Amino acid sequence: MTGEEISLRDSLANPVLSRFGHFCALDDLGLSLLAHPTGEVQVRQGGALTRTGWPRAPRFVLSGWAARTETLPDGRRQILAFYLPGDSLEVYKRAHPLSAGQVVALTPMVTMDATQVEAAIRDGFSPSLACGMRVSACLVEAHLLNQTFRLGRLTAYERICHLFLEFHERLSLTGMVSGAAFPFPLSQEIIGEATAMSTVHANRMVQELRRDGLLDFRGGLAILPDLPRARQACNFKPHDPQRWAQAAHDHHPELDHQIGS
Amino acid sequence: MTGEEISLRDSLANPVLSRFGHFCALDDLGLSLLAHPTGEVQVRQGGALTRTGWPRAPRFVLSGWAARTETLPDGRRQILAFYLPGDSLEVYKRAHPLSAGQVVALTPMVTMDATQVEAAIRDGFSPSLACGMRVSACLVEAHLLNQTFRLGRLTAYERICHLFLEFHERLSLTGMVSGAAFPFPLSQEIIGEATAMSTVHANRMVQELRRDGLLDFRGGLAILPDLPRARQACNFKPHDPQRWAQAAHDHHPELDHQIGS
DNA sequence: CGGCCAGTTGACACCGTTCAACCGCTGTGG
DNA sequence: CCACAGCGGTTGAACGGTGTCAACTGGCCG
Repeated sequence: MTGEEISLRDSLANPVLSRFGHFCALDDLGLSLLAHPTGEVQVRQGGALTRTGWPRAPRFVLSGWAARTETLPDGRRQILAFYLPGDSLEVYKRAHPLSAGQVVALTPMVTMDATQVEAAIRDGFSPSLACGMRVSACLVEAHLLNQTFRLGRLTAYERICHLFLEFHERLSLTGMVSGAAFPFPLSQEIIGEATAMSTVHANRMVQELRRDGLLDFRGGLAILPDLPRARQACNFKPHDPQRWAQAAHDHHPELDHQIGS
Repeated sequence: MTGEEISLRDSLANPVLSRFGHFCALDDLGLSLLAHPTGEVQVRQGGALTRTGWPRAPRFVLSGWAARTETLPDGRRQILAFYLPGDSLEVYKRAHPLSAGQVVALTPMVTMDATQVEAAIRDGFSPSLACGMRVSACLVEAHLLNQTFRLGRLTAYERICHLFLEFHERLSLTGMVSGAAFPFPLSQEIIGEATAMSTVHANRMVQELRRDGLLDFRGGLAILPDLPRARQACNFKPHDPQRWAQAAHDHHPELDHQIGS
């Protein structure tokens, strides 16, 4: 069985494999580690994926959505970041910030163990995994900054539009987007907690976006009928991971065989 | 000359050395690389520290303040993150996100080259530098999440208070805090761009904080007269890097000699 | 049938923006 | 020495985006 066959067969079912395929050309070790998930664990909706002050083993998300949340004593809750299929948790981050909230499952989830992947990167056994992980980390940081930008300088209308464009971009990497549509399992209340507005106002903005033909979601499915117009409406700048990887290689090829912070 | 003598003598003048000293016990190589800055470069106020799409060499900030900013076509500008003395720029992040804005100097700055530090970590020559860099990266991420939390779920009053407590915490690592006071070279306009409010409103909130005896700043100096009360007023959770480093070591000692993403 | 949850709508209050004017200091040039 | 410009900070008034509260709808499921 060739690597390509593995990739073609499993990529639809394995978001991690699909995601890394966008970041690097996987070598045999990388391919076999990602294509055959081990240590699969199911997490029920509302369950915690981290314990504060108690580092867990590194994992990849195979299915389901999670969020890093911070809650105030008076009940205010903010979603700081989302974890979608294909994303990593705690990989090389096990001295994690105690105050950065906790990660909770927003839907039922399945995760896989990433201990061997982390070890293969650390010990230099898979340069391609290392390269992919580095690009992945940059993309994660870009999406963290996206969230800050949204909350800081976009209107409520723009924030929701921008957030859904980010979902679209991230799910595209996992092969979960077909045309303008992708599975979307979250409620408007969650949208409100992520975009820092009340549920009522989130609802009004969603309706407005529907009226403008930029966004629709219902029944677990989201649709972005006009990506270019949506991007323009909220100043969304799409990312191109392949171009990053290439640029990084052109300027600093010595990093290709290493993993960095 | 012993390592301790170097540390004592230079830590006041060298924020990088002081910062790493809080994260790990530096070995000789680490100590000598940090204590004797090379490739110092001055940047004038308003100058750029990154060029979009063109990765630069890794650097540490020796003096001055910078910010990562994102600007919209209509002129709205948001500060996404601050870079203070002791912070690193582009270390292991050279496949950097193209859309994450640009880093500009808010004051005149001096930076030092970090190429050798990065190389020493990559090649495994300085376990303590690697450990320190990993803790540092976690703290950077924590402060990114801090900013998201501020913009999302705090009131204008709380946002400013929270931001100054973060400044205090970060500058404490560099030995630039004396008692309740630390040097603060930014205008209220910059505060507004960081906390997502108009200059006028930033001014009103600062006055209110002054009246409440929580914060004062003028003439390039900021004072937080009552840290505990300020922390309570905005739900600020202080970080303890030493405890992180210890916790990470306790649970995953195998990481101590490596650098991770 | 009845309860529950997500979504929807309307009325009203309030936080924060906007615009405009003014203050006080500093540096500069006549 | 004074005039003046420029910048950061301060103040007031009016506007508007968003939160809050409350009620209601419709679908799903026991």
